[in-house]
Amino acid sequence: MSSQIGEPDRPKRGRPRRFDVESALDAMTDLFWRQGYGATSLDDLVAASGASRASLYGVWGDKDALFAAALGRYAERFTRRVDAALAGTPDRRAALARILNESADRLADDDRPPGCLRCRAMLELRGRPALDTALDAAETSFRADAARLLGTAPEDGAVAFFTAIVDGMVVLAEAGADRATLDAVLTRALDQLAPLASPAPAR
Amino acid sequence: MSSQIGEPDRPKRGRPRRFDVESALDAMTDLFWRQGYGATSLDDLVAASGASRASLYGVWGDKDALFAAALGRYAERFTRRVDAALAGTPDRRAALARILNESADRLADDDRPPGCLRCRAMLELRGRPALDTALDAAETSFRADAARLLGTAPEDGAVAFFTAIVDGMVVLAEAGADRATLDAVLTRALDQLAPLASPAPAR
DNA sequence: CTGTTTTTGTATTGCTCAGTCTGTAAATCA
DNA sequence: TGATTTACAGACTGAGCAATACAAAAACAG
Repeated sequence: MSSQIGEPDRPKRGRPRRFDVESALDAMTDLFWRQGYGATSLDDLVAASGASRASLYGVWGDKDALFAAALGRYAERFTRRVDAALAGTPDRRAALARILNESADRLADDDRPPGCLRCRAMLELRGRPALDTALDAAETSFRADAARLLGTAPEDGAVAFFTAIVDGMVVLAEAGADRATLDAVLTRALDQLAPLASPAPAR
Repeated sequence: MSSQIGEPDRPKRGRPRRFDVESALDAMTDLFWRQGYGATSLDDLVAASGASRASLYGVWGDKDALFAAALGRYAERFTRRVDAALAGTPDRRAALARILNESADRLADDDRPPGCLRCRAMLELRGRPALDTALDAAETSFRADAARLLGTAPEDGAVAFFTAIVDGMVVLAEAGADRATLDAVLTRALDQLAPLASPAPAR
């Protein structure tokens, strides 16, 4: 939205950047994902991004703005996952199952960052004025994706149920649940949601 | 468990305490519940407990130990809620519905502390060696309560599903969901769980 | 009354952190 | 070439934090 390919707002004069803005944001998103907002210092972000402290402030402003950008990036990734699931399966029911199984795989995979940046942020950062709008945007985006997956409006109760299941699996995984336990949860959730996710052609 | 009524381990000599240990812990539990671990400073705890800084260190040791005690207290409160639900309803199905509705009421009530200390701690503090055992204990206690409610073993998938629903409602509420939305979630959860929670006499 | 024991109040220490400042490097423009 | 513009690198600042130190206060024992 704000940055097109090629970054047209990049100035023509002056010393060029030593780092790539997009991949730096990706790296910092992973770091926030892994450690949370409070436990991630600016020194950590400098080390992960490859950019200097001054550069981070120059591009994003402050730590809050940086986190908001990371949260937006995180939400985009989920949107792309839902796109892929809807495009790669015969109907919504299968797409739903694929998303939930993917999520469980990721939560139980020790190599990937644990947990969920959005959930963690929701519990850690609600009430901070500088971040509330970013949290709202992430939630709206997530609900819209869920609604596309289920074939309902974002306000539908099924979307809330789906959200609760995903977020519940996140906390469960953090509490130590293994893949089989997560499977017990998502199986029951699919029992409940499958009748609603009508097998109409995906988009 | 550790402290009987009357506190028999209280020394006879020396200056008496100016504050009550139990009610101080209650106050600090509420504060941690409201603000989380990281956002609660020792000055906050001093103000909330009525005890001095030195006294808190004298009784509990350090901030980690203090939080562990608060988390234990929090878990005990839930156990008592389950006891009351099982004792005050004709069968497990009704007790289950009562617990979920109570939880939704609390999550949507602006007067009570928001969210859930256990969930928040699980996402914020996993990996801290000094607190991992306290987190495990809280999780075990919660799962045992859920199992009593459902009439199954704590390892049963239904317990995991119940846990995911409760934790999911917590995140949902933090994201801004109203009581009606939470109701849509718990209604579907009860649909799924009611057949399992056999109407056998509650303990 | 004197000594002992425990709690209290407050000052202090040492550390981490977000954000800023200053000088330098690397590019373009004239 | 020299001026201008932008980015880099690292030192610095001021605030907030957990934890400790230490002396005064308040009880009891003899």
